[in-house]
Amino acid sequence: MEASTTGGSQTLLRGLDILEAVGRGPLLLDALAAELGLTKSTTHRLATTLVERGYLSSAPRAGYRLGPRLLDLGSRAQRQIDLIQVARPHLEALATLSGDTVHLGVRSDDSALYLDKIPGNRRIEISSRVGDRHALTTTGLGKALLLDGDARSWKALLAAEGAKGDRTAWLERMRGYADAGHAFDLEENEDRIRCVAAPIRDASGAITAAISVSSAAQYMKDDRMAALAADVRRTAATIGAGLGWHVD
Amino acid sequence: MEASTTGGSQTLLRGLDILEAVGRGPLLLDALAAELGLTKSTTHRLATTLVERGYLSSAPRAGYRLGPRLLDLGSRAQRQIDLIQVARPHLEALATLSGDTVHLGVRSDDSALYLDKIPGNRRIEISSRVGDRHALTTTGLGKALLLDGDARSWKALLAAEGAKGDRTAWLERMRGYADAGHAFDLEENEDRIRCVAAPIRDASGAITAAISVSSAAQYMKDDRMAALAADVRRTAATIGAGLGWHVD
DNA sequence: TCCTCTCGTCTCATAATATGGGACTAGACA
DNA sequence: TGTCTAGTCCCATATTATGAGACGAGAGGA
Repeated sequence: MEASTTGGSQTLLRGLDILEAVGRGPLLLDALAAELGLTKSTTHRLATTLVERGYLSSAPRAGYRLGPRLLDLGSRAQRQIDLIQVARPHLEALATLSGDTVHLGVRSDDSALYLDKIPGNRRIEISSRVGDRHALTTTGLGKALLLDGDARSWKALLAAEGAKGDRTAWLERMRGYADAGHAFDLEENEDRIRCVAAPIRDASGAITAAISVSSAAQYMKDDRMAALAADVRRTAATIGAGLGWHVD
Repeated sequence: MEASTTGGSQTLLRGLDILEAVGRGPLLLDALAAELGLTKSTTHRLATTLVERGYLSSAPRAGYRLGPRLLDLGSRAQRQIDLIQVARPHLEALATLSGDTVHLGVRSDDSALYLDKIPGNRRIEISSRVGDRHALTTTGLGKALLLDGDARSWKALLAAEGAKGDRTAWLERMRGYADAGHAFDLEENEDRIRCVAAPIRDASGAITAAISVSSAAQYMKDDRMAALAADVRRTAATIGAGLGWHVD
């Protein structure tokens, strides 16, 4: 077995070897086996698995070539990398403009995963960090991620998160947020902390991420939240445009 | 074990499942395991293997995300698909212009692999086909693929292919071809068949493929070959431009 | 038309690897 | 300092992957 620091998975490594060998140029089965030091049947089995999942294509006597799934994953990888890079300058601008803490996050399972954070310039710090997972139904950013959902899925999440408080009022506010294109956290997630958030859409129009501005309640009176909402929606739309989103 | 028509490799399938799950959005280890119905240790082992090879990235508490290797393979996949698509209309035009058979090929191991073929309009057919592998040192297309090599690598190939004939003369002709940017087959590969070929360069300037025009010797007198060489070089350059190549 | 060759497909006894329970470690927070 | 979350690692055992090589398909030459 090939030496590896963690005793990695030999079969998976061989599959990846096949992808990289074919990445250097199309290959027939015997040539691929020879290049990787594998037998023909092992190579055939692994290559067939990769063809079935779309990572390779093959044609009689034309051998193996890279397949469409790699185009898809390549562009998804580009987008995952892009999101943070594209967003960062806009988040910094918004933090400067607002003076408050700005977050970028995505939905991961049934929580909000924080990918980036720009601190504000106030003495009060928001105690979040990159890598945190937070509730969807109580954080502003979490609610922004849910805006394209419907009442049924929202109710399911409320139940799953064991949310306290008046669910009817919560649903009513969510409908308003969905109409407005932004979401608020009115000290629901954390005492004395309020938040304005908006979703980021990708080229297909789907919500792919969200941003938020959080601060102590004393800096987040109702009229300031309304004003900030426009800034946050605009920043989210600018980031979305950088990812290929268009308002039509 | 998951049902599969060919009993595909479960471990490789699980690795691909991980890539696709992460392709839908960054995930922490436990979430990834739960989504795929795997145990934490199995998921960890497979994910670590993918991280080590660059297919995934990970950061403490930020979970797993798609890695740079997928950008690389995604663009290689794009190029492999592009080459045939970009080249086809140009090959057709050249076949119409010349009336002769046109081939597109790449180097695969130590042979020329034919990827596309456009028949000419003459009664005489060239008996090649897509998927064929041919010698590098005797076919025009093969020699075009070698033009950036040096005398030492050419001699090694001559020895490996057990080439007949005057090697000193062959090397002298190759130097001339390298200077001219095209290559000829003067009935070396097949009696009575002559060929004019030129290399296609990619965005990095490297030879990535080659094209050739082949015909019966009676249609390929020395003066016509010289005239055709310009057309073939121009077509190869146009295809290369479509792949991002620039003459600087 | 038949024989030969190349390339890919498939089986299954056996060898070898992958699995997963769960203890452990690191880092962060109250 | 204690608790919690997330990731790391071990190893007895279960399970999968392996690979030798027979076979089939398709193409070309005599």
